[in-house]
Amino acid sequence: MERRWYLSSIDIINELSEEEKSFFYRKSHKKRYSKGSIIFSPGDQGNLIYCILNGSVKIYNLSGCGKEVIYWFCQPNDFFGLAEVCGGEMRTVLAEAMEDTEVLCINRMNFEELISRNPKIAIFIMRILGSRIRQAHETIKDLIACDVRSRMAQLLIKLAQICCPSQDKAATIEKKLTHQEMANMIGATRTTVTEVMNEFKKSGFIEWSGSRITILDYARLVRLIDPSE
Amino acid sequence: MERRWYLSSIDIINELSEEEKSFFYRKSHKKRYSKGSIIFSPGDQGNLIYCILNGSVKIYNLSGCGKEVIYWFCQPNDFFGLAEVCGGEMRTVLAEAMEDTEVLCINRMNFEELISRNPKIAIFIMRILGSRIRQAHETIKDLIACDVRSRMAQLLIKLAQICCPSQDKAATIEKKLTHQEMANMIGATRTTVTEVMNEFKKSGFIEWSGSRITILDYARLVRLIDPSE
DNA sequence: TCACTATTGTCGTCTGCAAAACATACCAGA
DNA sequence: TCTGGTATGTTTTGCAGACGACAATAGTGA
Repeated sequence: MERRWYLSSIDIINELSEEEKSFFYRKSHKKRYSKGSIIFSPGDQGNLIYCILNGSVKIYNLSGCGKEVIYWFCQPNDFFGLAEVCGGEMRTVLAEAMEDTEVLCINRMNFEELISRNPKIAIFIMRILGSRIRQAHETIKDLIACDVRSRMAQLLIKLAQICCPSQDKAATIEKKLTHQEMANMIGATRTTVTEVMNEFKKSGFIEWSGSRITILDYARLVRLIDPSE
Repeated sequence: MERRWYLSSIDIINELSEEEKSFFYRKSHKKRYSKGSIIFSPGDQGNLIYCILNGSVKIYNLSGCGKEVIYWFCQPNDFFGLAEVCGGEMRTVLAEAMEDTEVLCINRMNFEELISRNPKIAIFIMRILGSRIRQAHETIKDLIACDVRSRMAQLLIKLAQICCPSQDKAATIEKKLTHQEMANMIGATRTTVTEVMNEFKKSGFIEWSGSRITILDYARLVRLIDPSE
């Protein structure tokens, strides 16, 4: 479990030569989305790749009966919208700004030109896509094999890895997520999340105040995940 | 929902120029696996990409408590093992030959050379990876939002799309899958699958004999998926 | 400051499906 | 032809967690 939960993507831009970098910045343009606005939704043509400058973006979907299923959310320097662009396929998910957000976007044509100029970029993108596949597989496994308590513990650990401002051990999650949103990430109901969170607090695993959750006993939280391991 | 459930990959090879094609065949080598043998498993270094010549391969994982979670299975001309190769990361899933199987494999170095020779390949690979991500997302959504009956209906429809020898409407599934395996694909128990299958038969949705399942009433099966849609 | 809305806390009740335990049917090899 | 292993059919019981309902807070904008 030592591998990073997700692959940040700022590296890509640093991988470019000066000339390519200037090509990238010349060909990309900035967009601004206010909190709650939809960046794309199912059925849209997938022609743009986005890189977050600041803010954050929720990638999710709605089931037939209106239930929200959150796949992940992206932070500054993360890319999103990659999966559909290469074939120009339609979006199948929603992307929504969780707060006021600025993104840099580049269209399919320019992206493909960038790749032909520097095939290394392609390898990087494939690594990101590969890591997303692995993430998704893990999520599927957890949904099938673990109970809500385990999934909750797992979520907290993942969030700590992503949202921890300092990389120290006693991880804190600096992110305002409602219980409803957490529930939508692990496939549970809001009430169950509330219950489990309070149970974890009572057990001394975590504590919180305001928009900060602190993990007090990382080791015991890990031990909670898939107890049979 | 008209898009193909997965992207077959034979196209890639046809995309190559004669010279590149010969490079590909020169640099790849054939391997043979007998039924039930493991092609790779978690922890292995991901250095090879595989393309199935004949046979079929199950991509799955085992949860901590030994529960098998099947992500998909690959047929002739499908590629697998892509996700970890670009970064040379470790495998996180198992690949097992479901029958006697021959594969063509190419290693990371040669694969990367192939990409730099023809960046179009990269785009193709990204499309495949993108389609796998979308598949996985759909699976996650179903696990969270649908009951077992819906997931079973969905599985049958997907299988029909993949395993149907002729592409006609009254789809048949030509594939020996045990109820246990189906259960492991949709996150249910063997007994529940048996029950639902018999219920579907009684309702006239499907029938079966030997290793062939026939979908009799495609429309009503579709209507069963996420009834609120 | 107040009023209003979103979020959280806490209940019972209900149910889909897992788990366990058999009986039967099937197939493949001796 | 028997025989042991594997796959299927069926039922009984139990429970995790959904669902619904409501009270108590905490935020937020006028």
